[in-house]
Amino acid sequence: MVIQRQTLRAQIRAELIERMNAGSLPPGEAINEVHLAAELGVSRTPLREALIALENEGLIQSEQGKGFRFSPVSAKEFEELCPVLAALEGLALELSPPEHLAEIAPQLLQEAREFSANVAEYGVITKYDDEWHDLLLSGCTNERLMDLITTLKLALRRYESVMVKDEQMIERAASEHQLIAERVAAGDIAGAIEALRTNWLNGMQRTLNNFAP
Amino acid sequence: MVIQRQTLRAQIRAELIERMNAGSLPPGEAINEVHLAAELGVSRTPLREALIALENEGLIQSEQGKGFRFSPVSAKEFEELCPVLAALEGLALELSPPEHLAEIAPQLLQEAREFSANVAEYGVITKYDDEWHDLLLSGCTNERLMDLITTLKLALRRYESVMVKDEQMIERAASEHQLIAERVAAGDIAGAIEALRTNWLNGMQRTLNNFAP
DNA sequence: CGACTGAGTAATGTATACAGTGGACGTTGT
DNA sequence: ACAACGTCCACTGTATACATTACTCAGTCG
Repeated sequence: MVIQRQTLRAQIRAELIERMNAGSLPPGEAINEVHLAAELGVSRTPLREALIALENEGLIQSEQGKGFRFSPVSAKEFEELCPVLAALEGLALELSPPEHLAEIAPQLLQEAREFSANVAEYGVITKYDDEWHDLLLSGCTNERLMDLITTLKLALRRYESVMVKDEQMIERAASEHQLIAERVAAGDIAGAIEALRTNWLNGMQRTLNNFAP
Repeated sequence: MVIQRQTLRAQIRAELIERMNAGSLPPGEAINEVHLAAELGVSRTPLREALIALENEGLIQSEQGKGFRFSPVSAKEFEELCPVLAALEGLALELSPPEHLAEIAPQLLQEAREFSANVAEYGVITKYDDEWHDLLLSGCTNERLMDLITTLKLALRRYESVMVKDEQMIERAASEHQLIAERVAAGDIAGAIEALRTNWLNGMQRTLNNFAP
């Protein structure tokens, strides 16, 4: 085992992401650096560095002289992110070696089926969904692309609390996963990509329906 | 006229980008914060903040305890970036309102034709190319997407000195632009997207041929 | 009564100071 | 001769101090 150290700014960044996902840091709220630094038990320097890093990922915004604020969530941003992720995941799938896809296809199918069975526990669903997508794209060696996808998903995660309202929604997602997996298994990559895009855009629409009821 | 102020970190970021594009900051080179800060006439604090911002854009890398270094250029990174940009620009084109595309089509065509005529001045070509692509995507209102494209192009710009070696290359690019413009003019968006992707991938291939001769 | 002004305050933006780490180099022991 | 160890120096990572800016809220003038 290797004891791995991390810089404070990395730890702070992780902690802030954690808290944002947990919902304890309300979107749109202004950030008081002194207070937040004190609360985290660090000085302002690494905190500011973490904030700047998060700003580039779109989770935080800043304005000259007025400091930082947590990015507000909006239907607009959500509608912007989804098509981009659909395109990028589609590309990642396209760039994956077909032989690798053939290899993981059975597992994809199996997990897609398990998905609809194990929707009992609330909060597990999104993790499940993430892992399934990760597996789907595990063959893509384009690091830059995978980094981008990771970053954008981070921004999307803030919408999850809104997202996971409806069980019907989950079942539909599961069936879509199954469709994608089946096409991958059949070697129909183009079809799988299209199904993947549909999955994203359907998911977006479902969420938007919950957003402003 | 509005006098606009900028934070030091923003100015430093801009200056570093400028210098990287000018080639005065060799890729792969380690960064000495004290020296660079002194050279820029600022303290380490805003410099580090700028470096962290650039790190998230892929222009700079960092390692725990060893500080920052300018990202080395590599055929691998170049090959990773191009398909991503092809996909994202394709998406941006897809998301553009057809009526706007119809409106700018004549200008696109005209500039594509002028392009092949005005290849005389060295160094103007890439600017020309950039502006043409900007015009092509000017109808896309997905800010997030446009930001992404801008950021990725920043990373690509470092490869330009390698890129612009061959005049034949430019002529081919011009003819491809013309093809894209013609399809836009004809209302064939899907065809234009495909031509755009081809343009990117051809450009990549041409550059790679120059990269390791 | 309303709008402008100005001091005061709290926060951000920047500089400097301190602490801890990595690497170079010399030393020592075999 | 060479490997292992220890010391030292330069540099990064973090904390603190300073400067500057933006907001607040009386107070004053029209």
